[in-house]
Amino acid sequence: MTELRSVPTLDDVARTAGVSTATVSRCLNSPERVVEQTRKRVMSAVEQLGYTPNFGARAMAAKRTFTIGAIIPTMENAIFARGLQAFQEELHARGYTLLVSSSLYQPEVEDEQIRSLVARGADGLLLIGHDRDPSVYSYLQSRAIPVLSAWVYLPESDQPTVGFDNRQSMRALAQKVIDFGHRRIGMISGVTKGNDRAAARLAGLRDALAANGLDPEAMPLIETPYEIENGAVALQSLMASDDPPSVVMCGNDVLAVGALRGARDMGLSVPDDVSITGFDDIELARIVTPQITTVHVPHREMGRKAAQALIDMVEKRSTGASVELKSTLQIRDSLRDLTR
Amino acid sequence: MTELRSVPTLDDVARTAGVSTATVSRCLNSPERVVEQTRKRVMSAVEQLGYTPNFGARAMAAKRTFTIGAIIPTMENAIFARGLQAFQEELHARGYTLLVSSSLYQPEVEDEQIRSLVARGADGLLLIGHDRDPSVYSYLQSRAIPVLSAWVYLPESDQPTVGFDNRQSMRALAQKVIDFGHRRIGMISGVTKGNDRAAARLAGLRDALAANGLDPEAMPLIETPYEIENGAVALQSLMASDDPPSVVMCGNDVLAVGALRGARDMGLSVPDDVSITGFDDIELARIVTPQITTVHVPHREMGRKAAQALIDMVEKRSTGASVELKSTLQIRDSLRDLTR
DNA sequence: TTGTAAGCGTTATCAC
DNA sequence: GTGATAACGCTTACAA
Repeated sequence: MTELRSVPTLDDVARTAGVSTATVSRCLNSPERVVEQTRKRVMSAVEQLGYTPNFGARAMAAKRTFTIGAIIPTMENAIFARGLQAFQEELHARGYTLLVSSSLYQPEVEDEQIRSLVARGADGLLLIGHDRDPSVYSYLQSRAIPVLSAWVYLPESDQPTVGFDNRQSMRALAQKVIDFGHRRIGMISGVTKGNDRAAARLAGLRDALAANGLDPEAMPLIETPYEIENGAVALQSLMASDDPPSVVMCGNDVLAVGALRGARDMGLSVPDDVSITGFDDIELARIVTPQITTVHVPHREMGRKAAQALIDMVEKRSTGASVELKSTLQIRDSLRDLTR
Repeated sequence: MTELRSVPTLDDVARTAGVSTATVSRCLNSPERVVEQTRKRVMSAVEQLGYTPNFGARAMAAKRTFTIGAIIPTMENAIFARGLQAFQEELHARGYTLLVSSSLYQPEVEDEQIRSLVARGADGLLLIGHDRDPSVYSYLQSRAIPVLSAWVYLPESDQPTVGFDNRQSMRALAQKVIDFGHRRIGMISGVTKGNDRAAARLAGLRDALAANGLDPEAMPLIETPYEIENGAVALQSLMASDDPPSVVMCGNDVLAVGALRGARDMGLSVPDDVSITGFDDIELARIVTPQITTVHVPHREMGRKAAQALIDMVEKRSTGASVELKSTLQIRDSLRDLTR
């Protein structure tokens, strides 16, 4: 039958073990400071009562939660999934718990969630990208909560970052595209407002154009949220021009996969009629046909390193140094080499 | 420069507003019980100090957190993303916050996370599927924490469920496959141990075989974790047989997409050489070529309904009734009709 | 309408 | 090694 006796507390454990609450607390937090025999007695009382420490009370007394908060722009697509998984694994291995929420790419939502995570006692925070209102950083600083920005590498920033150089990476890919003989280049970018990664990728492409004597201003460009459907629509709009591009470079793989479908639906062949490139190298990029040329990002390594760096900050072993990871080009069938 | 005064508390707000802590608390929780003038004074003090209530303290005092916990098997692929997103939106609309963690399909990990969410004061829990150790349910019952199982519909269960009939759904798809003239049917199933959805889908296929005079025992079957790569490997193994199946039915779309790639890598054409079906109807199923025949699951509706049902339980408006949602067949190009 | 004060379940600082 | 006991920040009777 339903036993509905109330939830056991430290007190209950102490009473049934015949010790003080202090001793029970010690058994749980620093067992070595308690004699074997007492510890056994206490532990069996814990077992018997099914005791679980109350998190809120613990946080309040210890001013420490072993909780790390992370806010990612979206969970809907796989962009952050792999990195976050690695982040969480590393945290877990070091005795921390991860709390995740998603901001839907909206700064106000992110703000709210930062406050919520802080109120919940997060010992440290992982944020994606670095471009946000300075008040966010000063708020966190006033509470002495370490923050780490990931998915970007900005050594000159006040805050530590763990990631790669989005601008340089896109520039490298664009250079390859140009080397392959493409001159009419179009871009489908993510929304750059409030998204420094998207902005950096766009800038990187422009860098490459300028460096090769092409006019960055003349490049056909569509900005649209990272959704497959949007990629499809954008591609069709770019290709409807009188002088359509020979290659469409996308701000990420999600848009690229959409662009691929858009081309297919339009009866265009990829890469014969138009080449398509992506960014991120998520699984999707290898699943579609043709496979998508993209920038490979070391997601798992980034997640792991971010966890290490953040914990070091939380545990005051460091004040936060930035870590740079290297991206690499993944040339696949969706990009045609016009030079041969 | 860096202001590092300590975090403001209710006390601070009370002091600067010149009222008692009780009044501040009231302003925050039931503003109508405080006179306009006082409220204004208090709110401006809140603003000025940048006060945020401490969650732990609040939970401890109020025994209520407006937090719902959810544990899903994985975040790595999109199976649960859409439903969870809707779940979270509905919670948010009703003033609740969602805490998510993933169990990696491991019951022990799930156990640990349930306890962690409970310790954090979750007012209610959403779990995926229903098949777990009874001690889990009795633990939750002893603490009077409402649980809801989603992604399944089991009216006869002790616990409320919100979902669809996995077995019947797969049976319906299999019947369609058989109607299309397929007799040599192979299956790539998810791991059925500890996963009632996977087990039900397998059972549904067997039901259909038996109902049509085919031998369920003779069906080539591979069980493997839900990963794209595994689907590819499994398909190649099934197709390497002397008498390969004319259709491979997969436990979900992730496996199906993998199977598709496996076939392609093997030089087989889908659906001419072999048909492939999936389950769930995630975005992926429409992106690959050919598009995958699958069972459409109303993810968003399921998430929304689950949130409503769970909140009703938490707020004691109901003791938990199960809700059935209907799945539908999505016949697409990956399934060949052999009858014409 | 507002204030007082008793918890809520821990941890940590002292003594013993 | 172990036990009192004072925080920790908030909510909520109960009083005023």
